[in-house]
Amino acid sequence: MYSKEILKGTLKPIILKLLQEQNRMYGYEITQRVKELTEGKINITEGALYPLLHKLEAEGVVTTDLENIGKRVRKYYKLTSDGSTIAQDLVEEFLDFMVTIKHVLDPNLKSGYGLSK
Amino acid sequence: MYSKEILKGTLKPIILKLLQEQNRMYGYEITQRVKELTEGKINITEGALYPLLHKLEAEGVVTTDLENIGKRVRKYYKLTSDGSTIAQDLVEEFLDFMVTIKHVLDPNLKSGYGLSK
DNA sequence: AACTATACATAAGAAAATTATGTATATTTG
DNA sequence: CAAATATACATAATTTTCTTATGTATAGTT
Repeated sequence: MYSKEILKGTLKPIILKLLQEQNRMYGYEITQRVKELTEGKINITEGALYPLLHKLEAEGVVTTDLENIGKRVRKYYKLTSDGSTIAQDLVEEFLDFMVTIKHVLDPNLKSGYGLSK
Repeated sequence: MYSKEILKGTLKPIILKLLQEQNRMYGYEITQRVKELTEGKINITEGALYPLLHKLEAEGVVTTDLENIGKRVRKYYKLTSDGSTIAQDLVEEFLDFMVTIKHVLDPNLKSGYGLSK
């Protein structure tokens, strides 16, 4: 696990990226998928996840539908068509940002392809 | 310029990395250096920078000394030896984190060296 | 039967940034 | 040479985003 402050600002791109790929996901599923993909290095907390999902719904980025699993209810989220554009843009911006910040934190790797300079 | 929320959590690693390289820098210099290195894509705001520098000083990560430039005063910051270790660790952690999050946002680039899989 | 996992939700508080404002000197430009 | 911009610090109010804690309830495992 990383120190807390390092995760800041990454939750939204992560969620939108996963929804882009999977089309339809519920909250708990998102937490598990991220844990899988990062080998346990990133654990999304519920207190961060659910409020953000609610906000994204309020903003029209995602829509929800409920599904009954036995006596429990799952809330599935999927991107709206607006949300799809927003997701694409934000993920792109984030990846671009990571290249940019590498120029500061790791200036030897100019292009990301090694010793090309 | 990136959307505001994307910069979150990156300021501290940036500052510590620069201090690691330059040994001694003042606040305004840091903002300009980051602008240079990122071709204007990252602009550190003063309201974020100065309070963080003050906090780092209070924590013993950096020390300061004042220098008179004409009638103006510059406040130079440098890493303490503790700060040096902290800087190293945080920058490493951040770079590791970026690799991890790429597994989520850009799963085709497993290793960062292209089509190695 | 007790513990862990699944599945949602919210509330209080902390942390980190934005935005706005303030002060003052130095340099450039029209 | 006056005005605008750049240099250089600082802080306060507010917002955003996350942590930590708590709550409820069903399902599966030991």
